[in-house]
Formats: sequence, structure tokens, C-alpha cells
Amino acid sequence: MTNSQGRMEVLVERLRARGYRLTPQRIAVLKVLTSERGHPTVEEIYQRVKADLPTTSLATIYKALALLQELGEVQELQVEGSSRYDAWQPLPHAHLICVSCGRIEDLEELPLQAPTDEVERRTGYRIVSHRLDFFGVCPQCQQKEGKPQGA
Amino acid sequence: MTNSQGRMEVLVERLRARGYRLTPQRIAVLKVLTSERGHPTVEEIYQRVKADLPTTSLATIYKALALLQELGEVQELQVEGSSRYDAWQPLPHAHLICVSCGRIEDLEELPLQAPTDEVERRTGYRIVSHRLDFFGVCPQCQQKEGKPQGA
DNA sequence: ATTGGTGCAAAGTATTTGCACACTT
DNA sequence: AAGTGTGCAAATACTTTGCACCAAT
Repeated sequence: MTNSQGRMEVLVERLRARGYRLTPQRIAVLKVLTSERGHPTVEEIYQRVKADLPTTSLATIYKALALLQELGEVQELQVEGSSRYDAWQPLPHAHLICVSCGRIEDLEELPLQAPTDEVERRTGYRIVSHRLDFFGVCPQCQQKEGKPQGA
Repeated sequence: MTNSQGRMEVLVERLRARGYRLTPQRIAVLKVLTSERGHPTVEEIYQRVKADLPTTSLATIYKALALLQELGEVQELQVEGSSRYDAWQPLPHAHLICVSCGRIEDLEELPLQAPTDEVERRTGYRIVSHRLDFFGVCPQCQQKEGKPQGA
């Protein structure tokens, strides 16, 4: 699943299959979520949807996102400030978060199966998922830091 | 650092060393944070501090926690609902979160140095920290599930 | 005595909800 | 036509802030 088109179609199909209506607002939200590999905030999604559908309300964005979360098609990332949304890999995977500019990138799945098994053995928990975030400074922000006017 | 007394003393000493006043409210917050290995919410801290100092306000709790975070002595865990606070291991470490009752436990540090190095190599980010949370069902909640009245 | 800290209340964000109307199916 | 989804506005939840008074040093 590397292209937007594909993921978008999958999401549309799944909504339809479960009997949810395909409104212009929902389609617009899906487009924003799948148009790049970013992890937009609610506000960003809202602004971009409004560009197409100016009467759209923030509440509608929240409702659409809540629905997609229920269906397991997007993952909410609670971070500093407001949540960000990831419609690409609903399954657990690592994120790379720039502490300077706030961008969030996906990481290929790191092998956490072995640690997970060990945690289950050690603690008696039944582990259902995990979240792994790395915090750092992205290459672009490192460049800015290098320049005299930085920080 | 396994006992409350020790961690409490360290925190008191560090506040004093940096010139912050040791008010009864701050000491009460420290006591709550170090009295067990839990990860209380602001509201829980507030309720327990009020037991000793009934006039304490929620704003004071927030201010004390903000200070401790600035000093790097507590870690804020943004989770569903409100944040939880961990005064035990300011350095990155894994958490075990029960999705049923919400309890949060610490895990011994899992070896993430190698993955961290690889991520740096692969992405060009300068990684400064990470966050690893496992979500699961704790043994107690698994028992409750087993009983007929559960769920 | 100083000056930083507390407590109150108000303000600020982020998110959720109720309801009438519009639009998808 | 039927009934879900939208948009508005109000409500809720969490956290932060301003300021006068109090207390730790």
C-alpha cells in the first residue's frame, strides 16, 4: 500500500460495505488523510477540506475521524497539543517525531514481537498492541540549527 | 532507586539546590508521586494532596507538575483523557497500559539502543528519546473477563 | 523584608453533543 | 421517501493564566 489512490479506494469501499453513506465531506476527509504520508491534525484536515467544501464544520471532521477510528482504519496519535491522524497503517508501527517542527513520519515496522512475548511472559498481561515513538530532530531542522540565526 | 523515601529525598534536594521554595503543597505533590509506583492523573494527585491540605487548588498541582517537568524529574504521559505523571524514571522507558482499567506500570528498560542507532542511520534524524507503550489487559482484568457478569 | 508561591476565578484550547434541516441511498 | 449525516451552537473537559494575598527563605 504505497499509493494514495489505492488506500483511498480501500477506505471508500469499506465505508460503503458497512452501510455508511459516502458524503462529500467524508470523501474529502479521506482524500486529505491519504493524499500524503503525513499525519495531519484535525485543524489541518479541517482547513484542507474547507478549501473544497467551504461550509464544512469542524464537528463533521471530528465525527468522520471518530467513525474511521471505530472501524479501525485510522490511528489517533495523542501528542503535544492536539491529536494527529494516521490512515496508513492501522496496525502498530513506529513513528518518528521531530521535536522541533512537529512533523511525524512512519517507520518501517521494527521487530517488537520478541519483546512483546517476553513482556507477556514476565507480567501476565495479554498484550494487544503497542506504540513506539522516537523523538528527535529531523534533517531539515538540524540544518536550521546550524545557521547563525538559529536558536 | 526502589524506595519512595529515597526518590522523595532526591527530589526535595534538587528543588532546594536550584533555589525553589519547599512549600507544603510541593512536598505533598512529591509525596504522592513517590509514595507508590503508580502513574497518577492530575485529579488523583489533587484529591490526595487535598486530604492533607484541604485548601490546595488544582492550579497549584498543575504548576508544581510543570516545574518538575521542566527540571526533568517527572515524565508526563499523554494518554486517553488526561495526562498521567511518572516521577520514577525520567529517562525513556517502556510502559504497560491496561486498556481495561487504565492502570500504567513501568517496565524494565527494553534494549532499544540498537534500533535507535539504526533509525538515526536510516533517516538522518538525531534521536533524543523515545516512548514505548504496550497496551494490553492486566491479569486482574483478565480474571474479571472470565466471570459471567464480565463485559 | 523579599519575592516566589498559592488560591481563586476567568480565559483558553480541544473535543463532544443536541437538534433541525439537508442530502445520500 | 427514509433516515443518516451535516452544521450550528452550546456544552464539556482539561489546562493555563492574571492577580492579590500569603508565607518560605
